[in-house]
Amino acid sequence: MNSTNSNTNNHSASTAPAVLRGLASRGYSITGQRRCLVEFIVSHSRHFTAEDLLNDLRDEGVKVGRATVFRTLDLLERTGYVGRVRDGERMAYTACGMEGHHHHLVCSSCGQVLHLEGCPVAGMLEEIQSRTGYRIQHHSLEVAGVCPSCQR
Amino acid sequence: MNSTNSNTNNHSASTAPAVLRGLASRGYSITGQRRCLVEFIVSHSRHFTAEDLLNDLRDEGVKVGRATVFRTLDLLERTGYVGRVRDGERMAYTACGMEGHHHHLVCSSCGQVLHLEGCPVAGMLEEIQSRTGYRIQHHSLEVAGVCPSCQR
DNA sequence: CTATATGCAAATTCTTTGCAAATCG
DNA sequence: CGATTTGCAAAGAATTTGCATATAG
Repeated sequence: MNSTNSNTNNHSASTAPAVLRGLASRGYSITGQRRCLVEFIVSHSRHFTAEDLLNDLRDEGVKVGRATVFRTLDLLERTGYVGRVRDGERMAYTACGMEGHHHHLVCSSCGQVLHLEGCPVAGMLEEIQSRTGYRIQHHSLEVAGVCPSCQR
Repeated sequence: MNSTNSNTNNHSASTAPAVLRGLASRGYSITGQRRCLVEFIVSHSRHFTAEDLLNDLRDEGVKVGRATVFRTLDLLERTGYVGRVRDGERMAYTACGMEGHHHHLVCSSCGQVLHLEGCPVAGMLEEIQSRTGYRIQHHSLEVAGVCPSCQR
């Protein structure tokens, strides 16, 4: 599924080599499993659970343990390469590029994730901060809908 | 609503009797446990987990089982009286009034929840909808920060 | 060669469920 | 009273951990 939309993209924001380089530069080893996990993650536009990832990798013939999947997802989340999205009952992961702040539009039918560039609430947060006295740290915006192909 | 702030409030948006009436009108029984749970929830401005709720109620001397807490939270979520917020690792609940759509500002230090009235992204969603072809269903915006008293 | 990462299986944590007893209306 | 709700304890998910082995650098 390739979109050529102006300021929306459903490509992963980073390539696998870029993510791997990023991990390496922070001192993490690039193991076979991490390579496979990262390649899988950046090439899939739908969100997934740890279990999905484990099963799909094993179906592809990758030899990997459950603990490694959890540990790697945790690592990738801490380093900012994946984020979590809540889709109804499921708590799933999705690739997030390193290009910083953005939001997600998730198809509630197929799980496709569109990364929305730009932040529509930045201005509002300024205002909230000065009005409430809270020191704003971060925020998340998740939008759920039905993608064009699932509407058919 | 007796909020002293212009468009932010940290009161629960409903009173316990109102919530109980709402449940009754939908055909649910008003049991002692539900009454206590609802009273507790609407009178607390911080978010909480099921476990927190169970422990706090038991500390108060309320006789309630764990299953009832989960079942009641589920009921209140389905009926729109509580919502879930993710605060870092914790997945917590917070009281939500029946006044419909709003967002949360959560203190990452003490868990205090401010309910933000109005929706800063409504316009943007229209635009996304027409540009992407997604049929937007719902969205959630969560803002995390440090409340004034935790800053001290 | 040494530190890091992995796999397994057991341990934890969180949540749900079956069913008899209690309670609401 | 009859239907709904509750509590318990057991079952089920989801995730984490300990430790011996394998691998990256």
